[in-house]
Amino acid sequence: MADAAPEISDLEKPLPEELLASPGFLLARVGAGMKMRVLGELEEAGCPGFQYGVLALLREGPALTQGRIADVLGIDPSQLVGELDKLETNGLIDRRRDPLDRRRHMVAITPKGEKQLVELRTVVRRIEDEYLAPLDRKSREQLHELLLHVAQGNDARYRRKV
Amino acid sequence: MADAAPEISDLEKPLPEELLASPGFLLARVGAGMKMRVLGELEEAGCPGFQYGVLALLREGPALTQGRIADVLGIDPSQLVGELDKLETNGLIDRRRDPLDRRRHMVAITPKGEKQLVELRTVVRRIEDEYLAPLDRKSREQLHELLLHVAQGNDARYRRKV
DNA sequence: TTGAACAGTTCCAATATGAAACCGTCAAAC
DNA sequence: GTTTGACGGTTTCATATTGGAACTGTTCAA
Repeated sequence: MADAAPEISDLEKPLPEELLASPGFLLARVGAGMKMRVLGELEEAGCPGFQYGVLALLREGPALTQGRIADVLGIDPSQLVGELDKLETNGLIDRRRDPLDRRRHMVAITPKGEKQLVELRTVVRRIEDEYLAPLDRKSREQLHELLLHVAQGNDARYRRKV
Repeated sequence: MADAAPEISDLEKPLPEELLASPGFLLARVGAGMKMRVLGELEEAGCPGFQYGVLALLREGPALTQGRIADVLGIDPSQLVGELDKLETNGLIDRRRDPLDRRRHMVAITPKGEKQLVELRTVVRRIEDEYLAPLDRKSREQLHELLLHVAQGNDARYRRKV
């Protein structure tokens, strides 16, 4: 709708120059936009929210405790419980008590979970592609590099494995 | 605390490589980090949340209607009401009925509001500097350029005034 | 003059968030 | 061996956010 005239008048009112000139503002807005898109589509793909993060994390190593997962992903432990419940009942993860310390739950990804992860990966990649479409390949790599640099400077969790 | 040994063991467990390799994930996380920091400090500076955005917007032109403000800033009109109330009682904006269309409220920034805006600007700048400290000047400009490009490709509001 | 649409406001219900209490388990001290 | 404090995980609850729906006053077209 409203494909009529390419006027600058109404809907095209731009954001204030001060905000456009602020890298912080852009970072926050663009990041939020990306997040919204990804979360929305993941939801539709049957994997609400950050369960993708959990699977991606578990995929890369042996079983982890819930506390560790919460720490690494930076989410509230009490929030994690419910999500792991869902993942478990869907057979995507395996949660069992650690026999060495029966307080702990060791969480691991299942083969079914790995399959699902492949699914989700393609979804995420597609959205990234769409969202970053304004940039060519080289620019995307640059952006990625810069973001990683900023992230690593502000939070040790972004440092790569040694 | 825990400045003891530079081990990679416990707390330094990094995020999964899959997520670190995803520009979308980094974008979302880094953006959220920046936002949190800025909002937190603005709050402390006595200007809760996005009131800074409202002031910055009003600073750049003559009075706007509330609907326009909500559109440009991308927030819910019903949410805007309360914030404008606060800004008004603090004397930072001037809200009066448009005599030509008495449904509308024309909102403008006051001299006091402009003063406050200068204050807030320095706060925001400081945090941006801190957060982007890992990047040198040239890299920051690059980042800004790239973000703007992405933003403009996804939302017309990011286009600069003509 | 009437009725539909609109700007702004208020109200409310659904949701997300995280803090605090709780349970079973472990480990150190006695 | 028992007790005490800490810890991992879970549950509960109180709180803030959010956006939708209804309401008021106003405009515009029929």
